[in-house]
Amino acid sequence: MKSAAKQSKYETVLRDAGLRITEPRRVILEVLDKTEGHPDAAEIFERAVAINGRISLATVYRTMKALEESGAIERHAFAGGPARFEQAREGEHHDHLIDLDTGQVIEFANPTIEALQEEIAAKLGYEIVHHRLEIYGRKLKE
Amino acid sequence: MKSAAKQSKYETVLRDAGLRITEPRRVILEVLDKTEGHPDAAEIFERAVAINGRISLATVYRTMKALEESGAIERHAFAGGPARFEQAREGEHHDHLIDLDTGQVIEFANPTIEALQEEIAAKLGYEIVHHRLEIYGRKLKE
DNA sequence: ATCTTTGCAAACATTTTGCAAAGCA
DNA sequence: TGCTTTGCAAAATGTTTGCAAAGAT
Repeated sequence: MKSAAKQSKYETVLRDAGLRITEPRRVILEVLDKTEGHPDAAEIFERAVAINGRISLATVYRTMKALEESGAIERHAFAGGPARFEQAREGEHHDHLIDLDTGQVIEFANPTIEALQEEIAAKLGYEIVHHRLEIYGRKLKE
Repeated sequence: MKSAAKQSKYETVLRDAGLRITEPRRVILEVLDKTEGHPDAAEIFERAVAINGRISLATVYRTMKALEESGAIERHAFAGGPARFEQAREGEHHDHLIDLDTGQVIEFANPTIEALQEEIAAKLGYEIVHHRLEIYGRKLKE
């Protein structure tokens, strides 16, 4: 046999999302994968350009939208700033605590809160599509 | 005695906020007071102009910022849209359920969730400055 | 061959700002 | 009077879009 082309994990993500496999998209996914935290479009763009100078900011936005629609990434709109993105991790939903002084984003999960939300929504006659819980705070002096 | 000038409740709000009492601000507060729901800056501006045609959008934004800083109003940044405002009501914090089909905003309160958040923040070494919980959902068919 | 995706620049939407004139205390 | 606030227009953000060229299947 001739050999099956090696498929990077980024290609798999794109294929699963029903998107064509292109250089810009592969690079953007690589950036997303290798970036800690919750980068915004400008940060993703900057890193992508460092890998391949031909990528445009518009493509970053278009790719983020496509990946978001396919569920591969999540978009967060934290207060007072550009949208930030992160890779979707299946199952474990989590929320965010944003350090008001540093902008640092800390993730946390709490099943009880999740359950309470379901209850609240049901009581109001709604089914939850998604939700967000953000805590904005300051570090306690120890 | 000469008579104490009658003070509208809007003047009181402004005085408490340490702001000068001006026509534009009085009108904006009146709009906020008389508007149901969570208007955005453009809506507030539109209604304010109907009362006094000389008010500008910039003044709406500046007033909202000042009132927010003084705690008289709250600013919400729901996903994908302009900031929306509402009068602050003391004590009873509440959260929002946003109807994805109609944009309608439903308020709810849940003390248990509030308490859990305090716990989470404390465990992470933070004190909460504010938070937001938004549920985005669709009406269940009955 | 056909449909998708890209880069670029221009368009958009929301919010902020510089400045001189007007308003308030 | 002296500091604050306003309106206006311009600028600043963050994001989207039209279009012709390039790329993927």
